[in-house]
Amino acid sequence: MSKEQPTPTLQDVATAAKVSTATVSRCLNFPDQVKEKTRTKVLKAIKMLSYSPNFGARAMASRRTDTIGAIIPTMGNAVFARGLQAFQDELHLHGFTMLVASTSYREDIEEEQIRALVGRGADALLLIGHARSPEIYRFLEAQAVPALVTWAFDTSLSRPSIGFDNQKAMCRMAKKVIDLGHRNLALVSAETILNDRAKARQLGIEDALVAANLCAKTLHIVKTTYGIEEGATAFEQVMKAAPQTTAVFCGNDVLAVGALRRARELGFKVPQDVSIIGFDDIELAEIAYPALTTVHVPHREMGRRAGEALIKLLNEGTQIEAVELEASLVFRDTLAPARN
Amino acid sequence: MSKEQPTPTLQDVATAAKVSTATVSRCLNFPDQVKEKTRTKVLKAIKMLSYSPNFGARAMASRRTDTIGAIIPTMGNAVFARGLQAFQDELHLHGFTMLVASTSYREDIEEEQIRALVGRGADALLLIGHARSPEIYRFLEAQAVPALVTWAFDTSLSRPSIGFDNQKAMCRMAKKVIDLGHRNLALVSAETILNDRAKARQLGIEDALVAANLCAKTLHIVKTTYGIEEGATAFEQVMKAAPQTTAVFCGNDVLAVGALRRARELGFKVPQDVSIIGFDDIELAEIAYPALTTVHVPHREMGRRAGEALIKLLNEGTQIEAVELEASLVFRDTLAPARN
DNA sequence: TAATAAAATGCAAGAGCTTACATTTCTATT
DNA sequence: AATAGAAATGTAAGCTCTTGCATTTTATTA
Repeated sequence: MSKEQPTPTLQDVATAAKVSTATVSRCLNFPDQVKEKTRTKVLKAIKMLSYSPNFGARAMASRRTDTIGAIIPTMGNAVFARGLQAFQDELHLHGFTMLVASTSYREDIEEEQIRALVGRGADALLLIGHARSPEIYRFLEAQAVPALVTWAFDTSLSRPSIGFDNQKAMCRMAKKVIDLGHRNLALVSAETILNDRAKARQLGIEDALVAANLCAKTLHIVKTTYGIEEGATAFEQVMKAAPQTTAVFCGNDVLAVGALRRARELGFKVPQDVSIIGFDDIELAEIAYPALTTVHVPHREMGRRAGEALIKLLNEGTQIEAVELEASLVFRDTLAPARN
Repeated sequence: MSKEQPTPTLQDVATAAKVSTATVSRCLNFPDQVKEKTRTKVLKAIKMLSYSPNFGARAMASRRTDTIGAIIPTMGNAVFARGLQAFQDELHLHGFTMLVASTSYREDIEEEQIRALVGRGADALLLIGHARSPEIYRFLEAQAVPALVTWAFDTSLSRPSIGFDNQKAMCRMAKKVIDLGHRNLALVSAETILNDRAKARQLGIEDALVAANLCAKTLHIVKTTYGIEEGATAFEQVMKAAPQTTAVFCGNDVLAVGALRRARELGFKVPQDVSIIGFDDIELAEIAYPALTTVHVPHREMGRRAGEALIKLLNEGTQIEAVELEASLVFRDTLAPARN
């Protein structure tokens, strides 16, 4: 009632319940190792003091945190938000906690976040894509923090991944587009230097071009950052620089939706005049008008499986096995045979 | 090269650099308190060992974490994702870190998350809406963790909030709708027991009804959980139970987009046959076809201001001042005068 | 060059928890 | 009622940092 009391500690609880700190600790962590009567007493003290264990102290003493960190490019894109939700659900099921951080697609921020999460005691990390500096991989190794890559699948790397093959998926889509008579293709993409997924998607289209005996160089590429408005602007650039274009691929649905809107604003009929193809298959794709043809990314499945694998690794030491998931093609209304 | 080496500690760095742990610590926290030469030496040792400070230990020793927790209902809704992004940006600017947790609109999970974040050392918390048990507020008080409420504004509560008046905003929109001749209104809402924002929005419509000398009871309400599909189903229920309805308000844009889709599927012309009104003004609203009339929530501004206020409180002890922001009405294509 | 002030560094005491091991208290058995 | 063994509890060391205070080094001035 009198002196400014700081936040209650384990010791305070122990004193209040007239037991040792060890008992209180056990009460919290191994409830059935303590007698019913004692437990009640302790629980009452905890409630009375509004006590909450200090995570840092616990982590330090027990040398594990049951926490897994996830680092995604942005929460602004539903595809990551959803994947993460599935990941989180899986973790929660097994008593693990997820810590999220986002990077805005910036390598320096990603590195900072990886360090932050590791410092915070993440037992493992979920990463998107493979592309990052060797130094940071070395860091993770030194800290003995296992990392799992999703949103990509590449057996040529030693690092295990649970995801899909961006290149293959995009290639399949591009083949369909070419089959529909399109010869003048364009791609609105994110910068590919640090984004291996964007890069792979571009390569996928080029593969299809080559497979159809067309020149990969004919693919007109415009680079931009992700965003609806950015997609719109990029579309306009494409049509200005290469007016003969009949099909515009977009690095993701957000860009595609922007492109779609600008197309309409500029008087293009979609898909009669120009086809637009997205990637991800988020809600936006279905809601857009006309509904967007896109590549469906199995985000929930990826999130769930990633969670599963990481927990198994942490709990039982089972090495992570790479898993390739299928990215399916979703044909809706923005793709049609090439005009003329 | 021989023995299994655990993750490096401050001590290891100190040994490697042949200085005391105190110096290493200062090197990290107050670089200009240590001589250039020493610093270089230490930094090299840090890099060599891939050392990363243990956050828990640091927090415990220094008694502050420069971390702020944010608890939102879901990451699945862009309106929260965006608000959070702005909040995060503001924090980052001042060297603070954000920890996020989501509750799926469940009170028990929210409580769990609040305890988790506090345990993890959050110096302060960002909360959505006021409605939660007094016990949890007591807990926050006992732990001396300040909490700021956003997404709501209510001066009748002692707790400060930075947000907008959901009731007033929805009332303004409802008045417009009534002015357009609509008399048979319906509302597709989330459960209002633990969601004060949903409740306020409902009250707003009822206020408008009363102000127009209509009976508040005429508002046909269907409750559901948030989701596009749920919105669609709810719309169908509304039109089945109250076919004379000419305007359907939705608790948020996600529901509204679902309602819109089902309306079209059922052969209703929007807005000729029935008007549909959303809330939030997320991307989806603009992309939807027809574009959705909705209430614009100043999510970025809220996030930014909330971050600002919390940092000021933490850094300078400045008490948080309640701020009422404006939620504007966005008239697009799903609202028209009532038929007949 | 000696004396003094200022800057740099080191020492060691915590911060709040877990857990191996020691001790006490029960239960069951004879 | 005495005693072995199991169950419950207590003791205290240790997890990795920060920081007040003590000590050493460096710079400055006479």
